[in-house]
Amino acid sequence: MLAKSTEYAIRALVFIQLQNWQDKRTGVVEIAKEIEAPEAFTAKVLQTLTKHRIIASMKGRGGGFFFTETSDQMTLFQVIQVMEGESIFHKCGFGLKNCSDANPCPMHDKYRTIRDGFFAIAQSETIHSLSRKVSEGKAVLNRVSFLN
Amino acid sequence: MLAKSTEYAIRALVFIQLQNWQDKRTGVVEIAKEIEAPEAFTAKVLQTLTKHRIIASMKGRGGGFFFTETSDQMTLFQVIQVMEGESIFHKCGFGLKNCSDANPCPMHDKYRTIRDGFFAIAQSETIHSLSRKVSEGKAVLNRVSFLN
DNA sequence: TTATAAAAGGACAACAAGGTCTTTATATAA
DNA sequence: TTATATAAAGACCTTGTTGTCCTTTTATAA
Repeated sequence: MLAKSTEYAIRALVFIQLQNWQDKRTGVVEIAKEIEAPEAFTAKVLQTLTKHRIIASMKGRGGGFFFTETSDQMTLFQVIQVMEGESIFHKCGFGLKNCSDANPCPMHDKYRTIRDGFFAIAQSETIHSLSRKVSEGKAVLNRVSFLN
Repeated sequence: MLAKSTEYAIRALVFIQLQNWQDKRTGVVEIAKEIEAPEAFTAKVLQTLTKHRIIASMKGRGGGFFFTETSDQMTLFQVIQVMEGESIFHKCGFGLKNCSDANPCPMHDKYRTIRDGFFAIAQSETIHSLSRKVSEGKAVLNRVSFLN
């Protein structure tokens, strides 16, 4: 469903949020390790997120990535949009160029339900809401839940 | 969601079904044109489908692709499985290796609903059911509905 | 003011998916 | 039995995504 780079982005953002809640600023090395993604590639992903103001960054000693007031409450939709565009929310499941309610492909109705459902998730869930689940021990960010 | 090759496969199969219902056997050239896919690539897709007995084929003059009794009533799931495997129905939306009900990622519950919904469609819809919609004029296979 | 620790940026390598082309095998019709 | 129409097969090319590496910029601490 989502591109790998988008998955990395979301996982990274949740981790950054968790760190921020503990008044920590975190860098690529630590982030990549935590989300189990290649370091250099994670750096690229974070660069993209920073360029699009999903997060902010600081260079130099003690630098790293963090949320600002304006970048707070980012929805999944916004992140997905920045990472891979939003064609995923519009595309016909059958692959037709001009599929619509008026000119439907044979899967149109059922597939639209699924696609719209995914869109609803993307709109309602935020980095905040996901992070909260993790900090409450209701979900995990990587392999295993380390309740500490 | 689905790979392009899978989309081509499903569209091709529906067209083949429609042709079969008219007691016609159809070949790559016509199929590719109808489903608006590159000819050589469509040939590869059909080769895969034939190899996995989703359809049968005949070489030589008057040859082409067609359904047999045993290959009738193919579900979308079976087609998807042959074309791209079924990881799409199991994969975690967050990208976690070990995401499960017991060890859920922060999107687990909601994403699973979507994924399971898609699985239900794939299991319940068949090449038959899709083709019927087209032949009844309720859906189209390509750009526009040509009711003839 | 210099050394160091970080992100930013650019070039490119590896791999997968999508797509093309040419040759071979096989069935049918003339 | 020969010409033709078709699918099968294999080699290859193209593009997009994922991933790496090296250099540059910038902030901080000593």
